Amino acid sequence: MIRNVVFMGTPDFAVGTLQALIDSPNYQVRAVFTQPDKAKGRGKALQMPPVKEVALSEGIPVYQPERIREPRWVEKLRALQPDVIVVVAFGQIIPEEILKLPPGGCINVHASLLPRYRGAAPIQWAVINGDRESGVTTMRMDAGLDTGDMILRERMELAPDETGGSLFDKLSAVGASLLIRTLDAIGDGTAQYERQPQESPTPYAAMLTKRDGRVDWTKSAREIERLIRGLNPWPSAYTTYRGKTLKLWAAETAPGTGEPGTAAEVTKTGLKICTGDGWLSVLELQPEGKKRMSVDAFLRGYPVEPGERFGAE
RNA sequence: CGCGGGGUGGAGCAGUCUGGAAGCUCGUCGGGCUCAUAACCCGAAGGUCGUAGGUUCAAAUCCUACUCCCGCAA
Repeated sequence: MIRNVVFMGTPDFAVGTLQALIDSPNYQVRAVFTQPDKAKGRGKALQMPPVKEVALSEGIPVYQPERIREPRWVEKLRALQPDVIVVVAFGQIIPEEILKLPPGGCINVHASLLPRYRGAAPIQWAVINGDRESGVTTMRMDAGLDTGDMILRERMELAPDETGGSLFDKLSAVGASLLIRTLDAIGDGTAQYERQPQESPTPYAAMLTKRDGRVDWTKSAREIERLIRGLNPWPSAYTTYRGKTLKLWAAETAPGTGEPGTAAEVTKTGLKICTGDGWLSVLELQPEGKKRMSVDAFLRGYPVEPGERFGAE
């Protein structure tokens, strides 16, 4: 019987799962562990993780260890006597001591079809790589990184215009219901644990940084277009124009050749830029310090010359 | 007090340093031309220049406070 749950998670992706647990009559969230508040945004105001906000509004005790591995936190967890610990994008490595603590184990919700895309940013990488499908996997965590035995998986097709953000929302919702079903299965003893292959078919899905968004114009238009979608809304793909950052929010590919990074064709309503393979027709962008705008709006105030270079620094 | 850019007709921008008739590229509306067009021609409407106060004969422009938007950093 599974009833007492401790939840560990931090960003938006974890909120749906936490909420589902709270709303479920069968489970009791005894405590929430999340990352410490951090100075974020302009003016470096201290901001609490999304999961904490929800927990507080639900009156659930919140703990924010700098390092969960410290003995006092392990003791704290022991005292809470959880039947199971649910971990969703927590942001810290959980030591083996804790993994073995609850009878039901530590159950993780991962936003990919494991063993694909182990790591911190599986959603975006699936879009960037042009995958046709993705999904969510629940697993019983082991000492490795996203290598635990799989319990349930749910797959879903990617839309042609899928963005990191849109897939994020979908998988977040899928993850929430999948976790409840997983706990139900563990509780009534019907859960089946499937071992993962040792090797992942994909590179490790490393955490994204701003730097990943810089467009390499020698790549193909196809790849760049996928990068733009995958990194929308964060950290966003960007290039530079006349010395300033220019974010790219939406684009499509077009046939054509030319020196990569230069403006190929400029009309009143369209801007095509040469890449290593094909042209990239930019549809929506955002100059530094401005709001995002359609390409025709951009061209009214920023007259681009054919042949002008993007991404020159 | 983390660094920085910006708020000018419906959209995107210039003008601000060196105060002195509100401009550019579009859009909209009316008319014309064309087989046709993201085409072209003619005409028109539309702006308290973010807000409040100050300096001045005169403020979009200089000074002060406030407010909203955005980029970086974290």
